[in-house]
Amino acid sequence: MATLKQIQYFQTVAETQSIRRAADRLAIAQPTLSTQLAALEKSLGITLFERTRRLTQLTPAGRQLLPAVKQVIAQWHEMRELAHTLSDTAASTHRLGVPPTLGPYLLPNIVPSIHQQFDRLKLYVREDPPSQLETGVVEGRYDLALVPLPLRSDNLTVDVLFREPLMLVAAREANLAQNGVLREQELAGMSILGLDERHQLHREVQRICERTGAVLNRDYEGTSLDTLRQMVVMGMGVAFLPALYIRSEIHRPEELDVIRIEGARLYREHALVYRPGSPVRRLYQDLANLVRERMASAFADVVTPIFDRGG
Amino acid sequence: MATLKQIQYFQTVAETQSIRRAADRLAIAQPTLSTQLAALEKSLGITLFERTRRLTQLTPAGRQLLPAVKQVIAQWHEMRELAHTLSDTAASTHRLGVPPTLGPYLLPNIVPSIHQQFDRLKLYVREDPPSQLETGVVEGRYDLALVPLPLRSDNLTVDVLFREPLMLVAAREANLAQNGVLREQELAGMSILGLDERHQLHREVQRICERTGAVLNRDYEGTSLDTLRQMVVMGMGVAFLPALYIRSEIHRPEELDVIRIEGARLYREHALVYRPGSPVRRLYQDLANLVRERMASAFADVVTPIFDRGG
DNA sequence: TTTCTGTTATAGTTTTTATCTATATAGAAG
DNA sequence: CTTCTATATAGATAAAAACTATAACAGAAA
Repeated sequence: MATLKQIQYFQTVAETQSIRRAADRLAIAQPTLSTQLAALEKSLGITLFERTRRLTQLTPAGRQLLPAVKQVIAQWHEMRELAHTLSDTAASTHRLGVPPTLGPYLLPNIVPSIHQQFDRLKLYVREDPPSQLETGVVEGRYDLALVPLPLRSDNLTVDVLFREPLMLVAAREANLAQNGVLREQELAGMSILGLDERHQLHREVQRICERTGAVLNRDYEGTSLDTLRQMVVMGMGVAFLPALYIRSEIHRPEELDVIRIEGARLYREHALVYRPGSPVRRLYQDLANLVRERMASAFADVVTPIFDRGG
Repeated sequence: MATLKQIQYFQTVAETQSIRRAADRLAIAQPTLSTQLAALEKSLGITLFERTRRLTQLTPAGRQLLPAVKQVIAQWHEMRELAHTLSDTAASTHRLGVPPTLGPYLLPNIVPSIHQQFDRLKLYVREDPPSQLETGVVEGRYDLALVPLPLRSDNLTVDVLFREPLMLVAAREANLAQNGVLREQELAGMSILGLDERHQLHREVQRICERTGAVLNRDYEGTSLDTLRQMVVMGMGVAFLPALYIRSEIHRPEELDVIRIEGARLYREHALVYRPGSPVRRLYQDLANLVRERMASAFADVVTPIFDRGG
């Protein structure tokens, strides 16, 4: 069937112009080479060499086949080289899924660290709603994903990363809080703007409202954190926004008040998930740790890394 | 060592996302496939697949290796296709050597016939002095050659093709012959222009001169048949020119007289030579016959085909 | 839970193929 | 004519790829 070995033999004989010398160079016995060469010729239906005692040289057909043979061998070497590069697990491109309410505000802060520690690892990042991320990982469209807890699926490995507070944001002129703090009770009856229900954050805010007695305004819903912020700026109401978003995108204190709610457990938790069977789960654990450490060192005032749960 | 079979297996498993189904499609037993896959992974140092009961999918590294693997297989198929084309012996390119005093005047007349009969055969034609042609064939730089007889080497197969008269050519005004014929004796003492001694024709003319008593003028020698003709036209003397050259290149009777020498055996003989061991000698014999037949049918008045000697 | 089903992995065996050694054969050189 | 050297062939051996049977295991169904 024309094996790689055979065509390598072919090339060597063509180069050395001698079965004997080729056998030496290939470190095999001469009869082996003769036999394999004959087998190759038979399977190709071509006489490749004109054999004489003094020298064994290519036939016209063999001469023309040689470049094609070299191509095959070259491609094969290329493949093996690539395999060698990839044999370092951290040298591949991994498909990372992120939710739209976290990815853009977290990744810019951690990707440089990742490239620093795993210099040949590449991330192919795509945004999707968390539910899509989960099924995406399960079904193999993603290799790993950042998702908010709790998970729907139970057949994924979960490395909990950190806890991110949700802060109440209000227009400056509303003058809602004196010193940036409100007590939980004061939320009761308050009208809260949220994202539309395709976002996970919608349900998180809904849960908070139910617990605190605030009212989720469903007449106007934002389609992204940015539009939600705009709605607040325009005085349409107040909203809960994630701390990393605030840290990343809100730079004009004259526009908005960021208010901490005293006593309330207002936060969401993020995890890194991947299939339990993934042969590179070790790498993903390392990545999870890298994220936690980066959060601890540079964002301790914003988020709370979680080192002990999950994974 | 990563065989072609193995990488084909790899590709099939990647496509079917299942070892079971891939084994079916490849018509091999499933354990065989599992084992070979494991062997491939080991030899590449990469885990290619994430195996679960429900589906077997590529790892990030495997996903990136796949295109390279497909390339190898594609190149391999290309090579086999080329081999199939070449398996028709008459579909290759054969290196034909010709002497400068014959090739340009013979080939235009026979190449069309060759392409007619062997429509996929290609000839790579190069000119060389006959001695170079002979060693060229022996040493494999040529596959076959047209050469004048006699040969120096005795380890070549010789298919004698035809006999080509040498005609005496003189300037018109010299008025050497009444009716285009001279008797051999009349050559005695005549000064003959020839080619320089690197050409085989030099020796042939020299031999004729010795036999007939003509004198070979070595003060001025031509470097090609065309310069020799020019020398004759300019009145520097007379010369022996091959009949095919005359037929091909001399079209102005007002310039030159072409004179046949009565009684003298003034000719040269051409043969097709190739290595006795050539696997396509049968094809070369066919080519030789084709040349003879073409000469017989279209140049019977100029040359004499030789069907029985040699070969 | 337990059982059933479908998938991959492992064990052991058989068959095939690649390789070896020894030798035949034949052209080239002395 | 003999010797040298290269390739081809024969027969034996070792390596591999293939098979069958079965284990292990996860997910679905009972």
